[in-house]
Amino acid sequence: MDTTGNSFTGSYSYTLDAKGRVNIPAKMRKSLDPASDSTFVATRGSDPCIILYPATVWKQVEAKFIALNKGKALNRHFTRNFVRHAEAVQYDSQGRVALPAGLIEFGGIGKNVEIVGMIDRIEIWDPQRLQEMESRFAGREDELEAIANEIDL
Amino acid sequence: MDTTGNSFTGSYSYTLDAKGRVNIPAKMRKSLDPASDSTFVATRGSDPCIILYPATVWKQVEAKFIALNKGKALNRHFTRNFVRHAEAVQYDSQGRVALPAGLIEFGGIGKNVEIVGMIDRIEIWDPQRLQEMESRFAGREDELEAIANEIDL
DNA sequence: TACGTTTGTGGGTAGAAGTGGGTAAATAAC
DNA sequence: GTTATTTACCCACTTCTACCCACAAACGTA
Repeated sequence: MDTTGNSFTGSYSYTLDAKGRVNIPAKMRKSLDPASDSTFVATRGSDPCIILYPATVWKQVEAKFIALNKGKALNRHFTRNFVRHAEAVQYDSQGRVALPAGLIEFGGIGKNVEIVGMIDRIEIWDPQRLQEMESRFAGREDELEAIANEIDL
Repeated sequence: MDTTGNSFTGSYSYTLDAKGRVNIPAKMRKSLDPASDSTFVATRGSDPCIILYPATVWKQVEAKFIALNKGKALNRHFTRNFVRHAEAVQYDSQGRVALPAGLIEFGGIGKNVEIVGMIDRIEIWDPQRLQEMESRFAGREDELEAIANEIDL
């Protein structure tokens, strides 16, 4: 999907402050394409976390929804349920974004967060949930190896 | 996979210093393509070691992950589990990279390291682990010969 | 063999990054 | 229109990282 040049990697353990702000790691800020103008669109992940799409990547996500036939009720529902939780956030001069309260709640986020690079997007996790997520896939290493084989990694 | 011109060979016994830095051997630095700008992406190997991909090679690795359909949970997990341990590192004017603490731990690295050229990537091993790894494949020389046959070496 | 250059190792510190908080400005509520 | 609440902007401090220096050992050349 991505042709915007973003390249987010790594995992950072930061804190959510009393004002609902979290720091975007400096390396990720440097990775963000200039056209996004320090701006992400924050929304719910398909997994129980918050996703930050760079503004430029979000344009591509939007295009996919636009291309969905909205005459079908299920498509409208899918679109509505994805887009209504989305909100643009811009990081300030200290590199922090203020996360919408609804997303903080959806992500089950307390004081500690794990910020995970996913190449063309960023995920913000409650550390405990991330660990549970990893545990859920334990025992499926052969399936993971099949994917590694498939993409010749 | 690689068409970036990198060509890392050899094995070097160096040290990891108190600040978590390790020297990239001079010959390997000379082998690194200029477009990588002295930068690798360090991440977990499939084997218990650290891998350094040249930045240019990492772009190709990324492209494979981007091409994976992220609508599937298993693909998301696969991507997350690979990419969240990855981090760009740039060697300084003395040729050293600072390795992320998480990777040092994953690789079981103490004071001594073995730096191994793997053509388009570099592996950083705890010497004892590398030895154990070699021992694991002892006795399978006929299988190795079959591979040599297959690629007409 | 002698000497100059390059390489690997150890360490100090200036500058960058993350965290916590105050308040002016903008927005919402009455 | 006024008041209350929220958001955006700014500051200060602590910790971590990037940059620089020095030196010994190894290597290459005359």
